[in-house]
Amino acid sequence: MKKRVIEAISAEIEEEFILEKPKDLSFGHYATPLAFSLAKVHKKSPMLIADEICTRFLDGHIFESATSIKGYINFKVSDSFLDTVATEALSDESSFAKAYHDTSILLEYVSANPTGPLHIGHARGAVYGDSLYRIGKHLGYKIESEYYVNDAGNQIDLLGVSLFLTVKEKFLGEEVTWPEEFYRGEYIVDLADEAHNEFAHDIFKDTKNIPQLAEWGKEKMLKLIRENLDDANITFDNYVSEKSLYAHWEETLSKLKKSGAIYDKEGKSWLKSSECGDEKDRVVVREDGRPTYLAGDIIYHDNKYERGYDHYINIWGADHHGYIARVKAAIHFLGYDENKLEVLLAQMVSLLKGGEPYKMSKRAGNFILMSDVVDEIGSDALRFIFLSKKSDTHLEFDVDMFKEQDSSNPIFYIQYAHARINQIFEKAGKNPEDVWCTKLENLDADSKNLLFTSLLLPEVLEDAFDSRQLQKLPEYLKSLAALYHQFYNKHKIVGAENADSLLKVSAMVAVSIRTGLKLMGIDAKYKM
RNA sequence: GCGCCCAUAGCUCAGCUGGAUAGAGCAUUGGUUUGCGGUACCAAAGGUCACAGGUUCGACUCCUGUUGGGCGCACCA
Repeated sequence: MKKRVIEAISAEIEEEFILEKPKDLSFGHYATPLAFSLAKVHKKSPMLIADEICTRFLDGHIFESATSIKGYINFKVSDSFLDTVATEALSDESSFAKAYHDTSILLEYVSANPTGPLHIGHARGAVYGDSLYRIGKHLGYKIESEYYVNDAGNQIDLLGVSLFLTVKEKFLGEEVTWPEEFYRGEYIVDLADEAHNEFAHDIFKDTKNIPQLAEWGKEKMLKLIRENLDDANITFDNYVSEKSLYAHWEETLSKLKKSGAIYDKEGKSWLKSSECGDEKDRVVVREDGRPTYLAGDIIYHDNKYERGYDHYINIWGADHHGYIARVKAAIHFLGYDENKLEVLLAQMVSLLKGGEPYKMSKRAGNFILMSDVVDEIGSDALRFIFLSKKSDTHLEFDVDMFKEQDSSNPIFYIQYAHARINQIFEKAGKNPEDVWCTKLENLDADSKNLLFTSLLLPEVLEDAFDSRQLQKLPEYLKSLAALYHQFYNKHKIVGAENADSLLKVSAMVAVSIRTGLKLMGIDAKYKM
C-alpha cells in the first residue's frame, strides 16, 4: 500500500520526500514534512508551499484529499483504494505482504556448543534469528539459515572427559580425580548413564577411548539441541561442522600468508588483526601446531564468502562482541569485503517468576534451560516475549505474566482478537470468501481506520526487517488487536445493515494478524 | 584502565533515516447499554526523556563530556 502511495505522490512531486505517519490519524493516513525543507530553498513559508503542493492532488483516485496543516502535507486515501488493496489481499492470502528483493543472505545463528542443552540466552538469539529468517523469506530475500557446530576443540574434549569420569564414579563405583574444569549438571549424569548402558565396560578403562565417547556425546547433545529448537518451531537449512572445515585450514592459512596477514612469534602464528581495528593481534596456531578456535571461524567465513552471498548476518550473544573485530579483520585479509558481514548481538535475559529470580535448573548445571521455559509458558509466549523487545537491549521478564488468560498477556490478547473474528463469522453463518466481493464505500471513520491499519502489515514488515528491529511486528499486532477489540465493542456487526462490509474489514484484520503471527512462528487460534 | 551496549510514567518497554500535544501494557482508581464470547471496552491519574553543554527552523532522536548499570578485554568456545 505504501509503495503505491509513494508512486502516486512522486508523480506530482519532483523532490525527494519523507513519508511518515501523521501524529493524529484525523489529519490523514500519510504525511510529509517536505514543505519545511523546501522553505529554506525557496525562501517561502512552509505553510504557503504546503498549500500549493496540496492543490496538485485535487483529483486523484488514490487520494480522497490532500490538506496542509501547519506546514505538514497530509494525505487521506480513498475508500476505493483501500478496498482494492484489501480485496487483493483477501483473495490471495498467501501472497499478502510478500515482496521481492534481489539480495541473497546467509544467516548464521544459535551455533551453541553441542556440549549441553540450550539455555535461555541461546533461546533469545534462536527466536530472533528464526523470525528474521521467516520475515526475510516472506519479503522475497534469498535467505538461508545456518548453524555452525563447534564439534572440535577443548569443549568437546571436556565433554568426553566429563562423561568418562562420571561413568566411572557414578556407575562403576570407582574413585576418580576430577580436573579443574568439567561439565556438571544432571544432564551429564543422564548421558553418562546412557553411555554406561550402551558401551561395553572395557571402554571406560582406557583414557584412549575418551575421544570416542566425546564424539558419541556430541551427537547426542546435537540431537537434544535440535529437539529444543524444534519445540520452539525453529529449523535450519544447514548445519556446518567446524571439524570438517579443518581439512581446508592449510588452504585458508596460505591465503592469509599471501596477503601478509600472518607472522610467527614465540613459536606461534599470529594474525595481524590489530591492523584492522582489533585491539591486539591474535594467535591462530598454537606452539604445538593446533589451530585455535579463531582459525575455525576464519575457515568458516572463508567458506561462507566463497559461496558468494550478497550479505551475511551473524547473530551472536552479546558477550561475544569483542570477537567481531578479529573475524572482520580475517575476512579483510582473505580479500573479501568485511562490510558484507553484519553481526547482530542478542543481549542478556533475566527471568523472573512471581517477582523472584527464576530458579536455575540443577539439571543444566546452573543455567535456565530453554526447554524448562518452553514447558512452562509454551513456545508461543516465549517467542512473543523475545520478539517484543529490541534484541540488543537487556531484557527482564516475569514468566507468570504469560500464563494469564486476559489482556495482561499480550499474546493472549492478540489471539483473542483473531478467534473473536472467527466466531463472528460463525455467528453470521458466513465464510470470509462470501464477503470478498463486497464493495466497500462510504466507510465510517472507525471501519476505515481499522481497515487502513490492517493493511499496514507489508510496510511494517519491510521496516522491521530493514532495521532488524523485529519488535515492530508484535507492537503492530498488539495495536491492531486493540483497535479491533475497540471496534467490536462499539459496533454491532452481525445483523447490521452493512454487515458484509464490516465482515470484510474483520476478515482483513484476521489475515493481517494471522500472517504476522506466522512470521513470528506462532499459529493463530480460531477458538480459545 | 580500554572497548561495546544501555539509561524514557511506580514496573516492563515503544518512540520509524531529527518533525505536529513523548506513547502502550501492567499496577492504581472509577465506570460499561440483559452482550455478534465482559477472556472485552471506556475514563482518570501518572514524565525535568539520567545530568550538562553543542548542532538547527525544530532534538527522546545527532555530537561532546559527566554520572550510573551490564558485558567483554584467552593460545576457552
